[in-house]
Amino acid sequence: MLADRLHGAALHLMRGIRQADRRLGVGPARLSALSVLLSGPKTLSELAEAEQVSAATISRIGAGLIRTGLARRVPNPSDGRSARLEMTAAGRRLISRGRRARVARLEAAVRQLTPEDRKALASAIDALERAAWEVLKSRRGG
Amino acid sequence: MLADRLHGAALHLMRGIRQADRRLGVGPARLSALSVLLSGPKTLSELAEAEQVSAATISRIGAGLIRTGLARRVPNPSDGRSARLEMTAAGRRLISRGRRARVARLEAAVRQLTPEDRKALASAIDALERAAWEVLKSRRGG
DNA sequence: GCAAGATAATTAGCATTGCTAAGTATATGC
DNA sequence: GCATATACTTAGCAATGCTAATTATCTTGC
Repeated sequence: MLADRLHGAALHLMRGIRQADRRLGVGPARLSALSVLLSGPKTLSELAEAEQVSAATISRIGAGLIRTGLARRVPNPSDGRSARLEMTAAGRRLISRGRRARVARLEAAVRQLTPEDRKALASAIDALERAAWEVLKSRRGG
Repeated sequence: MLADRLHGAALHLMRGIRQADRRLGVGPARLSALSVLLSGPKTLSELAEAEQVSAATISRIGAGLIRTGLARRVPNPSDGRSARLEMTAAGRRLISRGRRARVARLEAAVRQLTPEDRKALASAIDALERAAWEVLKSRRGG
């Protein structure tokens, strides 16, 4: 039952958050890929692995990010086949804006909870992150 | 920060789960709408509200469910404009199958956690569900 | 009872996002 | 240096989201 309830809660969370993201004018896939670039430039292969999508899909998402000026292409001197994507200043600004909106919405929601609920959430967040990671990791087997 | 981490965890959870759902051969939107019908027949308007999508989108999702035999149309005697969607036996079987796969994956992930993590998760699940609902509810304002 | 407006759903047209399959360019291994 | 592997791109399909415009039906006001 815990598993089922986790799923439902995650679904609702994402749906509410997606509503906030919509007004950024950038689709969810691009937004998510862009946020991966926060931790530094990444090859398309690395992005595809992080986002768990096919090479074809990440290629198009990358093309979209470049076309809209949110990322740029950086050639790899040691391998002419691959190139890395790097955030532009505009990309960084957009991610900041989106993050502020998301956090504002989530914090407003968390404020509606009782202090006990907040306490329970705070002490479970580490476990929740680890659980989420386990689910993601298990993709190939399950 | 809690807000941000909640978001990241929910994102990873959903991404992992979606991989499991893929092998059902039914897209996520249809799957989610179909699961709403578990609690009984619903008008398209009710479905749109539950799924937080436009009337146009739910109309097409409903058409897909009917075309693939997962739901059927039930006329409303008191209002000729509207009709309700009702799950078929095939729809119910599909949802059961998907749910089993999802739960299996999530339970496998939860088993990887330490007992302390599991305990923390279990005692936070109520709070998490309430938080998710608050986020979803806030859609119009934020 | 009938015209005017509201409401439920559909259709058309567009963009995004996912896939697989096929193609191109570059690296690597024998 | 030729065969194979790897990184990415392109093309084509389906699903999903939107807005705008249409259709059918219901409700209101007279």
